Amino acid sequence: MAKKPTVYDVAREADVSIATVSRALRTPDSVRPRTRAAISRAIEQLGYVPSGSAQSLAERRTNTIGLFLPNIDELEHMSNFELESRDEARMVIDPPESEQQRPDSLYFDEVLRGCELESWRQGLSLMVNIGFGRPQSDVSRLVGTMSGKVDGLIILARSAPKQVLEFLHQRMPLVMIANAPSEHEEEFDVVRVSNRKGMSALVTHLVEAHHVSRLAYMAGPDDSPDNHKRYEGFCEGMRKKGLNPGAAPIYRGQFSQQTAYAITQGLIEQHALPQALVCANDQMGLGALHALTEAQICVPDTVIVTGFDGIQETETSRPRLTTVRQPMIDLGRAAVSTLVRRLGTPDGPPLSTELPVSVLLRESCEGNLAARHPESAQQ
Amino acid sequence: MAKKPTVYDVAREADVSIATVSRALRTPDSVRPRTRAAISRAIEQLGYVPSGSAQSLAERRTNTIGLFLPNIDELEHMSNFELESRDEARMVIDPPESEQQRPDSLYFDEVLRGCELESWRQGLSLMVNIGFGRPQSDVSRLVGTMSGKVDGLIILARSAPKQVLEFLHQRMPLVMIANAPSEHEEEFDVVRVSNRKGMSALVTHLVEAHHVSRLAYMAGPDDSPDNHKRYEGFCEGMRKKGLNPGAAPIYRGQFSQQTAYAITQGLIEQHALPQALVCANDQMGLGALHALTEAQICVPDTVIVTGFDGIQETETSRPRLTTVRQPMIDLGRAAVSTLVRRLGTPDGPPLSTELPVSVLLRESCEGNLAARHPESAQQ
DNA sequence: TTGTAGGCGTTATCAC
DNA sequence: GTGATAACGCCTACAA
Repeated sequence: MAKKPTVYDVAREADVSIATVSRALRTPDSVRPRTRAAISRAIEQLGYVPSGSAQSLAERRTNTIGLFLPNIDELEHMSNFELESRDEARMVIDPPESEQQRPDSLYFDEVLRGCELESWRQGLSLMVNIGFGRPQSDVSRLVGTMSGKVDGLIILARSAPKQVLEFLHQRMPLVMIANAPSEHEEEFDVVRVSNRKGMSALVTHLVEAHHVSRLAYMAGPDDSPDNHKRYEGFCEGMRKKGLNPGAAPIYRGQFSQQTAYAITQGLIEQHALPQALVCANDQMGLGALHALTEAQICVPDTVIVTGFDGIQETETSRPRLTTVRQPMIDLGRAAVSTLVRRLGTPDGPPLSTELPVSVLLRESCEGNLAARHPESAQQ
Repeated sequence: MAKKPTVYDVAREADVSIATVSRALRTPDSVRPRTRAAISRAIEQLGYVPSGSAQSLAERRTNTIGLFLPNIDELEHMSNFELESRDEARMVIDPPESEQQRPDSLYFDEVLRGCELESWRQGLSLMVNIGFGRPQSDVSRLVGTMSGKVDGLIILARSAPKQVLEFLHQRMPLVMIANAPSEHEEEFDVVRVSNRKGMSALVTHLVEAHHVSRLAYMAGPDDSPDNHKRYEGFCEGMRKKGLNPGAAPIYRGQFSQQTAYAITQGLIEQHALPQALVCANDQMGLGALHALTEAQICVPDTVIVTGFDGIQETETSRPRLTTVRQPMIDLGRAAVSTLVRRLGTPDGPPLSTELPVSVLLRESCEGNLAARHPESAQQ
């Protein structure tokens, strides 16, 4: 790896001053074509690339934004890692998992892609950090590691403790991506998704198009704002159609397949199934689906099941799960847009954007779609 | 956002010189406790954070590494994005997809997490860039955007055209993450996974434990090195058990559920099913599974089906798909480790690491595992 | 133990 | 148009 050439090298090679080199790069029109050509040649020849650090220092900004993703449990219990080549494949008898795995991994991935896409379009670099399951003491290290290198931060809800957010917010612009409105609404710029409206639209559709009146809500954890908003939407949808949401039973599914599966089994045994089982997330929808399928109960003819989020598995389950898809990629893009806008006007009022969700009507509520759209019938 | 304080501000506040401030931060032991305390106080009070750019410039390194992920088609056809709040949920009748969606999205996600985890442990920042579906002209912009800001790069196979790799490689250390050995093996540092051994172990197991002799291979695209290596493993496994791999039929499944589904349907109609259908990836395994399940053909009693990769859906299919799991997180970690080592010894010979895979034996070949492991029977 | 001063590679403001 | 030259914020010999 040869030592990296600098402007000085280029200047010497092209027989001009460093100022001219810099100009040729940033404002090409302000330099005579002949000299410009000479400089280009020199750059090409030396393989010169400007030093980002020096540029950032001089420009007083890094043109880089930071993205915080939440940690996932899996990583916390990760052993130390040693570089070594082992030589065989391991054989593992792999019993059914009892634990829910990387539950919203896909979200992060899509948000990341959205952020990267938009960053790229804006000519910015993206620095990523997986938040804290890490000890609190690491906060300071984080600050040193990351916050000195970016112009602003995008933070997925729950990736960092509040105290850290506030510290960071003092130093630089900060955009939150929150599924549900947060208490920080007044404080930070926020991008979020309309959980309530999505669930409301879904429930309205169920009542309207499928004439169900006995609905049940399979809830997530009590402390989840998402769950709350979705329940609100559930109630709103029912009310809108003249039904009494108070009459609809609520089951506590903890956002996991397992609990939903167990609960649904219970309902089956007690012949207590509703006409539509509205789940607060996809995991639970899938769990319910499995229980019903195993019991040979027809979905959607006997019971309609719906989820929320739009994870990949809802596409591959049989029947495919009706769900409400969150526009994760757009969330990322919106966050970057917001941050860029904020960087332009550091002192404006908080920016808040709510993105619409898409209710995806599929077989778990509509019946055979392939038959209805023969041209797109696959599999 | 107040103007950011610098060492000078801290120095003045603590009534010392900037050199002492710097020392207090980097080599605390070399400064008297009293002064150190004063400096800490000043830092705290001013909310000082060192400028990453300035540090990098002075230290002559950024302590940042870059990660290139491959693009996914979805993003290429992405419309321009405008920040706006729309107010309703969209209702979409969502027919079965004909296109394979974000096929290996999960991999990238996990590799990313591995990279981030290890970067963090090493005190490095991670900058990510989603490679090129982008026009070739953007290469130059990429270089300006990213390569000036990092000490080295980690590149997932196929995220950038060869020409770009070579350009980048001239400027800085570069580690490839490749599933299969690549032609760059001699040139770059590489981290990869033992496709061949994994498949070989799987096939050996099938023959040994399940006494199958009529196997078939469902292949991926011809131009996929992964596919080749896996086929090699398939042959090796058969040979090892005294079977003639040449006798095993090969079907071209193109790595997609749809083609595998169609092919399997064909086999069913022609009563040409093998005893074990060994697929080159999970998507195809799942497609085959769907076709068989729909035809009421029992897996694994009548036909064994296996996949490769270990994507999430293999956990939720019924029966769950036996597969070979790639250690994606460790790939990421190994890549960072390798890069760090390389940064330490710029001129050593190419580093090459092969990580072992895990053969996950599940219901699609073993039958009822829950029955065999009652303690872990869930769902 | 602490301070002084030169350098890191750019950008940008002046003159020329 | 082009060329000196002073920032930019930090690190690190070298001196004291």
